[in-house]
Amino acid sequence: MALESKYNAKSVEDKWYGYWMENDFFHSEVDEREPYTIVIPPPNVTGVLHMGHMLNNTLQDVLIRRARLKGYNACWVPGTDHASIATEAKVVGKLKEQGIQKFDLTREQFLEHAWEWTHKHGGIILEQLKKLGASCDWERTKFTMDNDLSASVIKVFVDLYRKGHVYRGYRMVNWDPQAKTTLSDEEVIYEEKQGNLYYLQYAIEGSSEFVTIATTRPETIMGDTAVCVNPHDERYAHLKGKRAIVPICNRSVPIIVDEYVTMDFGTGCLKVTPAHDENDKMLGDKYQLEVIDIFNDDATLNHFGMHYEGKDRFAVRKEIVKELESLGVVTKVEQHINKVGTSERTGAVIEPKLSDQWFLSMKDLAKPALDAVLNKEINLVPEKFVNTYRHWMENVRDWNISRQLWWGQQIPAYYYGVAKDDFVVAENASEALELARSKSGNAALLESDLKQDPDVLDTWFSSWLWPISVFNGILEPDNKEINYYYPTNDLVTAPEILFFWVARMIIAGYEYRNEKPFQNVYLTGIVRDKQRRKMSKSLGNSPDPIDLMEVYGADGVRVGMLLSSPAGNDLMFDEDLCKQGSSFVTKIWNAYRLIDGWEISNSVEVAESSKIAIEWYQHKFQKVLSEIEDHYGKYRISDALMATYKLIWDDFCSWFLEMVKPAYGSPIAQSTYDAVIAILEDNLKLLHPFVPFISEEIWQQITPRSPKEALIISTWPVMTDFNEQIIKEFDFAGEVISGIRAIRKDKNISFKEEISLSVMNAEKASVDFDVVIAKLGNISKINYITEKLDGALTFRVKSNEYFIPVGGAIDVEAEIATLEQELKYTEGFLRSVQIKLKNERFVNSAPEQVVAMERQKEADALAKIQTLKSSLAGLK
RNA sequence: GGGCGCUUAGCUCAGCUGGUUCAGAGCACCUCGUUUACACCGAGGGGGUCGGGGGUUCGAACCCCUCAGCGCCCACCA
Repeated sequence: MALESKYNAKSVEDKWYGYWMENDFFHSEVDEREPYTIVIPPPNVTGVLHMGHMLNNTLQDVLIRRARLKGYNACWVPGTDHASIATEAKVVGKLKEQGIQKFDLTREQFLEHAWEWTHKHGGIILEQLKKLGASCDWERTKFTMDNDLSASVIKVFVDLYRKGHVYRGYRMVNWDPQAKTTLSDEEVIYEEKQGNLYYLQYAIEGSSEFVTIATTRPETIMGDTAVCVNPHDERYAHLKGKRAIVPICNRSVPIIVDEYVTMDFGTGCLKVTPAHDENDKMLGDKYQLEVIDIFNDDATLNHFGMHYEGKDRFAVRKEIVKELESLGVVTKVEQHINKVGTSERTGAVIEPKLSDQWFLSMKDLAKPALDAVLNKEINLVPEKFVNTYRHWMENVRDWNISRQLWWGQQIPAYYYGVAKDDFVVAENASEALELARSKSGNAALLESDLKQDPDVLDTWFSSWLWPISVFNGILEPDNKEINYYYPTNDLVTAPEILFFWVARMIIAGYEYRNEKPFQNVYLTGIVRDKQRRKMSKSLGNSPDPIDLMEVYGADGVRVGMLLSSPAGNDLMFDEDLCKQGSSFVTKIWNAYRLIDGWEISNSVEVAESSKIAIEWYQHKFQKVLSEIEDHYGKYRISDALMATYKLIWDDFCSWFLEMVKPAYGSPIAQSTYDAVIAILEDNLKLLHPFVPFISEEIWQQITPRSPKEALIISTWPVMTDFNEQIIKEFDFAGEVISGIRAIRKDKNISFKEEISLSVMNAEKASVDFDVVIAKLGNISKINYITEKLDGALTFRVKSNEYFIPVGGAIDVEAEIATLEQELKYTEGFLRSVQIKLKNERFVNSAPEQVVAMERQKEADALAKIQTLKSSLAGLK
């Protein structure tokens, strides 16, 4: 049956993905083979596939498919993350549309809604990954709130608490007033915003004097509990020990002195608001200042805000400035750019806020994780991220792990009294009760007397266990799966989450397995558009990967993504690359159509050109294979793809197939055909990680195969030695063919017209490429001559001179001009080489091979000049 | 403010510790071509004083200094 002339990506992709699934090829079980493991960076459970995922997961699939072909027990664990704040925000938003406020619901009711949402939207993204061909072991799909994973999180929390790494502290934290929760430092993004610096006069108590402070946040003045100047600032020396009056609320506050204040910023005089600024808090602690929190949880002002109570902080900023102006205390307003912290998830401006939170002390935990990267037990690719990593780990700060949310693992701390320390930490309520009874000395305590901490844990507090918990390595630390699959091999993720996730996984790995979680971390770039803008939903500049796959096919989009994505460099995505990808797929298809269309015969003799072609291609294939292996070894996936691309397109299609192609209407010898198929099969193996679908399709078209013989589980080509000489000689033959084609083109000689070729004083190559030259140049006969041929067009390759006799007159003038130009160029080249060689210092200090190479160049140039000169002499 | 990185053809990038290739690739571009897989093609071609300046060296895209531009990460200057 004839092949379809047009490749139908859609149906082929669905067919083979289904086939792979049916035959369980993605599934891995512990066995005697060496494992190769990747855990997916779990996307948000309710997320949809974007270009970043597309890049990321294509890379993982390439790695896992190649490992599978190389005979490893390849296991790619998929799953999703509950993304506590992001998901909760979505659920809250959805409820709001229905007119329901979160706090109208009980915790249980809310969680029901959240689970419903999760079940409805969760898994969409995993289905999308299947479209791109991701060969994940779907039977192992995990979710960070699966029972066992949540239990792992709780166990770890309790354990870290008992080891003294987790503590409860009253500290300045990042408050997201929209989500009404704290955030870790990593979840805060600083943005430069144009704001104002307001200069405000505070009266000096018991005098008619004023002192002027500068602030960007006039709305916080009701929280002021001091004014501070630098002790060396002579301007304010006389104010020491006096008090100032805060306008509007007319509070009397002390004027304190501290080195912290910069004299040349603003007025050199600072208002101190310990409740709403970390540095002010530091001053407050140092000088025992009163702490006045003026905000509600949603960043509206509370009763301390007096007549501004209930109004939002930004509205108050505008209004209070007006009031202050009317009081005549605003002396100046200047433009000022300041860094404003915003929430990574909600975008709300962060409010520094003092509160009781749970923290993980990081310093001790971080140490082994830092060393592992510095001594290359774990490789970061590209290496430049090692510096960034070190800097962060050396300055790591304690991690705020509690969130005032409901969606997540509830903190297993149980309060039994009103005092600060009246709590216990335990894995479950009954254990907690026991502990509480003994800690309080009150044996009459009941379970109903215990109140569990309402907060949940930061999402990353579950994801940091991912490489361990997906194999149940926390609850059962000695199970055979974790012992087999862990440590995993490669992690492919975005540099943005190097600290959020990667660093913390390494920390958890050493703490809970005493071993690294992965060998290599491949950090991808950020996908940007042509204008270098980050692709984002809000900009609307991100194409939907699913749409792209509809148009270009999954294979095409995979190639498109990988064509320009060196590790760690941002990727300027351009849809044209997908077009290039799908062209490549079509090219492969057409090459197969050609082969498939040949008539095979047992009685026909093997063409000499085919023998040579097969021998040459085997060497060339090996050479490229060694390059490809080298690229993979360095995680240069796009280079590995490009090497494969050129091997297939140029060497296989343009050269090899043209050489073995039988004459029109003639059959091909059976043995030649078999060799071509063997070569094609090796090509398909190299192609498979990049274009899994079409490679499997052709593999299965070649001959009927049993499931055991599927390409996806076949074997990667074995590297062998290759003969560089043959490859070089073929390149030479290629140049001769190009010379012939150039003359044909120049003189308008149709390719159909057979011509003859003579070569003067040529040395025979070790492989006789003449038949190839004859076939691809449509040459009737190649003559070896010792005298130059008159009435012929000429060209030169190295020092060989070639003649093509043509009917009709030769444009002697043009020939002379060409030759003279070539001569001039070669002489110039010779001169530069000779200057080098005459330089004693060069000859003495340069390595031997370099000098030898220069001498070779000199000899070649001299020979070529000789040839050119004699040709010119003949023409003149 | 501190740290890291980048600047090579129109575009996206290679170019490993200075010397096999008088600077490479893919795409784009130009010319020609319906040769029996493929115009998602074939053949051929143009295009770069390697960001500017200085230095070290027999020799520099590569090392050093400096200037300019860009990007990223970290950081409590109101």
